[in-house]
Amino acid sequence: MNTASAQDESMMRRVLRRGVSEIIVESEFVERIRTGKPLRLKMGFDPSATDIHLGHAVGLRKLRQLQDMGHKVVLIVGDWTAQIGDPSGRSATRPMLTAEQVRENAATYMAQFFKIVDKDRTETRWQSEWFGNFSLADVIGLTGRFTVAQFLARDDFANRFKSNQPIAITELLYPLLQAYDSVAIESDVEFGGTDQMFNLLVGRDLQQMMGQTPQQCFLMPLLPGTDGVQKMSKSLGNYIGIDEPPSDIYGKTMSLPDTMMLPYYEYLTDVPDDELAEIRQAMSRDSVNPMDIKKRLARELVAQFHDADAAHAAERRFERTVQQRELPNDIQEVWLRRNDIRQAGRVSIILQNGELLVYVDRLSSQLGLASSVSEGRRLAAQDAFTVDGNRLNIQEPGSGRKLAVVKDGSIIQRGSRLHKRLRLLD
RNA sequence: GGAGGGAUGGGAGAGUGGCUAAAUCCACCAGACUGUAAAUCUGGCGCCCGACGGGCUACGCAGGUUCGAAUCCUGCUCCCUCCA
Repeated sequence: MNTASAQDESMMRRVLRRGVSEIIVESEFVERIRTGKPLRLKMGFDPSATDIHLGHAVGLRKLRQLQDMGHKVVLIVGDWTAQIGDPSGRSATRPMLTAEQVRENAATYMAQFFKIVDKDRTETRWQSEWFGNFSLADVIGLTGRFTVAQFLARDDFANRFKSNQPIAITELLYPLLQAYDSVAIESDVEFGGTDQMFNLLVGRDLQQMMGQTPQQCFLMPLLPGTDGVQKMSKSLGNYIGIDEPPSDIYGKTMSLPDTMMLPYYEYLTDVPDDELAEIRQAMSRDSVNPMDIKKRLARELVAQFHDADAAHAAERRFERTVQQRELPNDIQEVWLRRNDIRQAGRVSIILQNGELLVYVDRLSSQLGLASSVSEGRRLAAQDAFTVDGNRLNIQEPGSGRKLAVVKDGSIIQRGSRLHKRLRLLD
């Protein structure tokens, strides 16, 4: 019995501490867990932004843990709130989505969602089930329960109000709709990032007003993105998507600042606490190369969203291409017609063996290594390109444009990690 | 309903008639350095061209004044503030 309860204790610790910023109210939550009754775990999403990244994974992993303890996830498709847009985003009003877009986005989201969350222990509900029949009377009844002052308590609203930024009326509706979801599905626990605190608390209040037991709120820390500073988000481009190819997940993880490693370990892996403590110590003593710690993290993450084989393959690829600066073996081929290249200019003449002398700026743009010829020219001027491993040392007299001799199968590289293989069509 | 202020490149933010493809900062890209990353230094950061040059498009939208407009004028759209 000692062992059993000890196990129980460590399990609880893991659920309550790892990757959790705050639980409101923790004591109530523990109490409800202890009754042994399956809880309804609410998790909502707006089918507007579709890609799930590691920032979301923190919460989804938590859901999974609780599912494994026998509880049930209720996934809410926010087909109404999606029209409003969550205030934590900047854009005031979002364009209306068509029913079809919503369905598509939702499908994409769920495909990723169930990579982490157990589908068999999940019930999926659409907001339109209850909001579809909402009347103006219902809306007035709902809004009548709250005051502007209460809503201005929310950080985001308060800040924007203070700094004279617009706040759309519909944005005030957002927390209300989300709160009503909790009533509609009678949720026991709701999950969200710390920036969701206000919304989750409104749900708690509303449930109580409507005679339900108020939900517990699980607030997850906001995961910093790959820049190590701002929270991970798609719009900032600092995210690692769980649907990305192994080499991308691996590479992006390796590009994290060293200081981010421990939070990532803590929030996104099952590496035990005592092992994390060892890592922390080793790092502070400088007795370990941080790169090795980070490599392990990258492996863990790839394995989680793909599998162990993919993780090792991604690691080998990283070691070859980034550390040893060798070529990856999966270089994308781009087929171009000889004629299209030859047209690059007077100077592009045909040499023997089908080799071509070409302008690198234009070629890089055609290969997709530069977004425009102009950018290609700038990059070339800065020695960003190599062709078959050689720096470019031919320049057009006068203009100074870089030239290169290429042939079918030539590999053009930009920087340290972008490669394309040129294939020629006659 | 009235009065006033504002809209500039991915973001912030200068710029009140030619010196402005638009200061500066951040982000981003490349080079150097390197143990991944960071830091640092250097350069770049509108498009097109037979390119030391030439052309085109650009400062909310549409017109206008002028040899010349991000800058002046008119109308419009949107945002903010104050009064009612």
